[in-house]
Amino acid sequence: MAKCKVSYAPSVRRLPSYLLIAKQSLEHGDEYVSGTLIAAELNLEPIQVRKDLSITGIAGKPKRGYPVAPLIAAIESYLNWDKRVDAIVVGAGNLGSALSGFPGFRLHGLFIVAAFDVDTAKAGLTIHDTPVYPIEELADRVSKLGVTVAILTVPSANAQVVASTLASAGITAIWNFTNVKLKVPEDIVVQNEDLSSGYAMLSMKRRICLEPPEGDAD
Amino acid sequence: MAKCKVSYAPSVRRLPSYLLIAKQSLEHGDEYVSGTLIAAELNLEPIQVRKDLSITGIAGKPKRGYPVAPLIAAIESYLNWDKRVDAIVVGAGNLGSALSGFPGFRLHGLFIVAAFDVDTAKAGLTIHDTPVYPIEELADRVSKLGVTVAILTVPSANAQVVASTLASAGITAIWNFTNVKLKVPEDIVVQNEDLSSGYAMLSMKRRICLEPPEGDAD
DNA sequence: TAGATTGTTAATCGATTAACAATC
DNA sequence: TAGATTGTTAATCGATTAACAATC
Repeated sequence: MAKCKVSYAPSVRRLPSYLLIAKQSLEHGDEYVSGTLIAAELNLEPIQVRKDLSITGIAGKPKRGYPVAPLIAAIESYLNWDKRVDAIVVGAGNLGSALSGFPGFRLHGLFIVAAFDVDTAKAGLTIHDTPVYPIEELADRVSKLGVTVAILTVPSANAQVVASTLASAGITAIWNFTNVKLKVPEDIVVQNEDLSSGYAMLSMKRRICLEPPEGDAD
Repeated sequence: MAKCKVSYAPSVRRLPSYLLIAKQSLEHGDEYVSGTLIAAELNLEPIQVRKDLSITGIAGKPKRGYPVAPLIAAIESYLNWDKRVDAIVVGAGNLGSALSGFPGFRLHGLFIVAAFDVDTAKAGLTIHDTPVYPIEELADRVSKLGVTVAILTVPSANAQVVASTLASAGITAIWNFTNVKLKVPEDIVVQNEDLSSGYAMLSMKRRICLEPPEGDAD
């Protein structure tokens, strides 16, 4: 994978939640939303919200906060979420289906235009308005559709093989929901979505943050 | 939520991938696995792997590495993954189904013992060997089963209401797959699994790490 | 023995937080 | 005006990385 670091990664990860609140403010008819309010909503420090937002270039007004519409525009522009991006889902199991139908993606400009599965019985089906094709057609359809983003939700055992297929098919970005560390060419970016990491954090929070109740045997 | 910080959070998040490699080494019949090898496998620096592993208390042998079986035991013990933990899934849609059937969880001691859904048509069904019940039965069944962990995969609109129900039902840990910042009592821990954060990172990597090919219009 | 690897201590780097002037 | 909020600069904190002695 491309050796390349995203600057301000922690801030980037928090921007989507700021965006959500800004959109709620818009919905609510507010003209401004303050960093203080966003922070309160998210249990963060106001200074952190301001620092984070500063990377998008948005300018706030003392006493009022940030103008809602420009704030939304600034975050979406910074994340490139103001341009439509087409993607395919590879592995049309439950997780693939869930992601295909996830309503939030379209709001971020992400359109799932096709799904692929080894199970030929699934070919011809439609999941959440997305057509499912046999995986043999992947290369052809990817080049025809001009898609460059793939969401990988196949079983771990097949992850590397499929990733290599994706690479030769012209995919340049893989959102990897498997626990396999993919070996891909230098000119492809991979974002690993590691469920185990999240579960490790939950486990530690349980251990550390919860007073052990007497007779904790579960 | 409980105001409480997990120490060495970045290290904790990496431990599961070390565990996976250790298990593969075990499978492979190796007696030792070195930090150097683990690092190479994961594209990390060896020093980082050693630092991370040190928090589990495992002791390595110069020239050999870490003894595989004790390494696995040390990580699992540190994460509390060596004891069975029962959990429920709330929201038996595609994502809930996917998580219910995720094979990795059992390996980490996590057993999904019941699922709940507002859709009464789903009651009586079984998803991946997990029985589905109407959500009205949640409180009763949770107390009867003695479960304290819940995986929340309901639509955003219902997330807060359901979280409150979980809190009063005796759930003390919520793995939250919605994008709602839940307001729960002090004695409950929440782990947010934020898909948007991951997508923000993928978007930034695309922007920054990929040379913009001429005519990038997708 | 020679050399690879661990584990510790120190240095660097980056992220978070604090302080505070500017401003609407 | 008074006061809340922004935005900048500096200080703190924690994570990563470097250096290197210990050791098998």
